[in-house]
Amino acid sequence: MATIKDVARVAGVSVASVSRVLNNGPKVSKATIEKVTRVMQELNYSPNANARALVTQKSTTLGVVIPNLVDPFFASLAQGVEQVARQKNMQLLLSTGLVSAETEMQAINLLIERRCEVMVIHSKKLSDQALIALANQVPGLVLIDRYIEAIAQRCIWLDNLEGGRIAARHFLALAHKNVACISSKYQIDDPRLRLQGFQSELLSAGVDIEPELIAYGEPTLQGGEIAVQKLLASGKSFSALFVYNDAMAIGAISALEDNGFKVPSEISVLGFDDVLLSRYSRPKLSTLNYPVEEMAIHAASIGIDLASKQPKNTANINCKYIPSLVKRESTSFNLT
Amino acid sequence: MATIKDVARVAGVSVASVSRVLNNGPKVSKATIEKVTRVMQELNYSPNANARALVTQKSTTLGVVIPNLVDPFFASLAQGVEQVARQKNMQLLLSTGLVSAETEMQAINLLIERRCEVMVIHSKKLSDQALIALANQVPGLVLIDRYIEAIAQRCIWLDNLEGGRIAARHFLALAHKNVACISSKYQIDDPRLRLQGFQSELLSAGVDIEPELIAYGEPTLQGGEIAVQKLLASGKSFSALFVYNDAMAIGAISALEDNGFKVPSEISVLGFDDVLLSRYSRPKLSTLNYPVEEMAIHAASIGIDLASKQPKNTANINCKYIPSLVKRESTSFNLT
DNA sequence: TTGAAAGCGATACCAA
DNA sequence: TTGGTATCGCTTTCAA
Repeated sequence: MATIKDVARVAGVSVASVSRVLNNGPKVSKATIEKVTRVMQELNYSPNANARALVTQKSTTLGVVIPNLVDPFFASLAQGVEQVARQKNMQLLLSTGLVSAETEMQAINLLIERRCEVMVIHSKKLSDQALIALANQVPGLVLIDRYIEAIAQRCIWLDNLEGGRIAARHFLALAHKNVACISSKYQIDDPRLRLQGFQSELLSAGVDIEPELIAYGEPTLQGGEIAVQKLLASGKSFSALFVYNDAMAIGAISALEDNGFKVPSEISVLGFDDVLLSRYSRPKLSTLNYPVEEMAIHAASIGIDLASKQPKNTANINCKYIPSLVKRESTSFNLT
Repeated sequence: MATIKDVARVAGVSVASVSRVLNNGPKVSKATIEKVTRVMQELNYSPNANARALVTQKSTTLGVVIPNLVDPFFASLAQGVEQVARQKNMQLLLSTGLVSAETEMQAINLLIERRCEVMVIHSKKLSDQALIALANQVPGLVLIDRYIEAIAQRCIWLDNLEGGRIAARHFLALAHKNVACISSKYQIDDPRLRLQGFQSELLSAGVDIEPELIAYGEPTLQGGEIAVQKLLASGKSFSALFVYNDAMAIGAISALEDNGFKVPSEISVLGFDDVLLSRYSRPKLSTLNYPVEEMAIHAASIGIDLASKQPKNTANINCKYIPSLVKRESTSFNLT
């Protein structure tokens, strides 16, 4: 592959001149520009981004660390970041398949080795402490879907507690008293807070959830199916079901109908996230909107700003998002 | 950020020695290893991947070019590649948002600038000619979901024509004679071949599709909804509908039911791709399985092999995949 | 407006 | 087993 030296030699100029036309540098004669440009095409020259990154000490790479791509929630997240990357002429370096604190750390370390200056991280396994250390090391690191007090201005997060409360209020408004819940088996903040907000708001209205009516499962379609089976196996009846996320909710509805329960006439089901799919499931899923793509765009923008020499937004940026209720068909007034 | 020189200086050894312990090089004393390792931790040293790539002339990057991430089909594709990347200790460089031949070319050029040696490309806009030129330039470039004769051994593709035939045979076996079809408005090979195989197989059984019963739309959930409306607006009736992909099919079902048609008792709907979602839609979607993740893994593996010094599989690798019918609930015997 | 040369951070060859 | 050093491809002063 042709190098800058080849171009310089063939064009009969110095590498400095080639570099100048490459970077639209100042003070290059039109003649040189034309000559060099022609030779670059002749030789099919492509500048080496690694060499460039090395000498300029800056990467045009935007790192993203997420658990997987198959979950549409994370796909939207990645898509949001990609959008910003494209706009800023940067490229996405993507890591998925994270299962433990070690793999998360490893993924981030690889980004650091690449000297990636801005990164959008979705980490659930790493400790606050580890993340804080990382954030101090990498100015352009932004956490999404996680809140850590010490680096609050680097966290873009959703108020899950309030989300749970909103769900509870919705059920109360629909006169539901026998309420069940499906949460994630991974007891990280999100499911915990959603459940906590949900329970506390119900409780303050005098509604209690029986322990047998809280099931845990893998946060996937299949996980939702299995969790519903556990709920049904308890023998307790319920008229409303709040589910950790849309995927589980749709799995849950699927299993409920397979067991002869009508949604929403017999059981109302409320999801969380508002992934595209929820608009097209049958019945259309009532859910809480999680503006993840918008948040991802926000996160990437902040990261880029923070990584630049003079960051503008140091303080008082609003990093907290509140989910909003999207009422569709899977929830209805309790007639029992 | 600490460099190899800093480590060498503090540890009181040469950079060569540091490099050796970094790469588990041969002939390093245990004492040196320990000393250097300790200093590396002290200084929080992280080797610069760009410098490494420059001097070794090889990147540990696996490039992926796809239209978007939100479509679960492409998400699965990316996930498959990522899986191989992880296993081979490589990282994903991802480009999405492709809308034209220019943007596709640009995305690939950026990968070339990064000296990315293996790339899995999903291109629909670039010409055969352009892709062939690129393939000759980049030994590790593999095309997925596209077939080009001249570089057949670099293409991993699905037999869409046969897919269309399988769909037709399924409808014929279910005694459907009034058949409609929704295709993609982007008349690239995939929809064209699917439709062609579908029509020709029906025709050879004496079944013709009325022109008004072929609609085109955006290959998305919304696109499917809108296309169905066009079909219904034609006033012609039909008992079976073959749809370009699952997303459109689910949108189509949604719109059919909104218009009072029962699926499958009144209208059978058959999708294409078998994305995860199709198992959880209501009714569960009958579709044709497109083993995209498996194909992506295959593509990435071939790319890595091709990019290596002595590729093993030069010829007679099977690059053609055949879709298989997955009968679920959205298709049934015609009783009209 | 142009060129010479230093240097970015690593690897790897050749001597010692 | 170690160290010195040329080198990868480029950018960026500093002089000319």
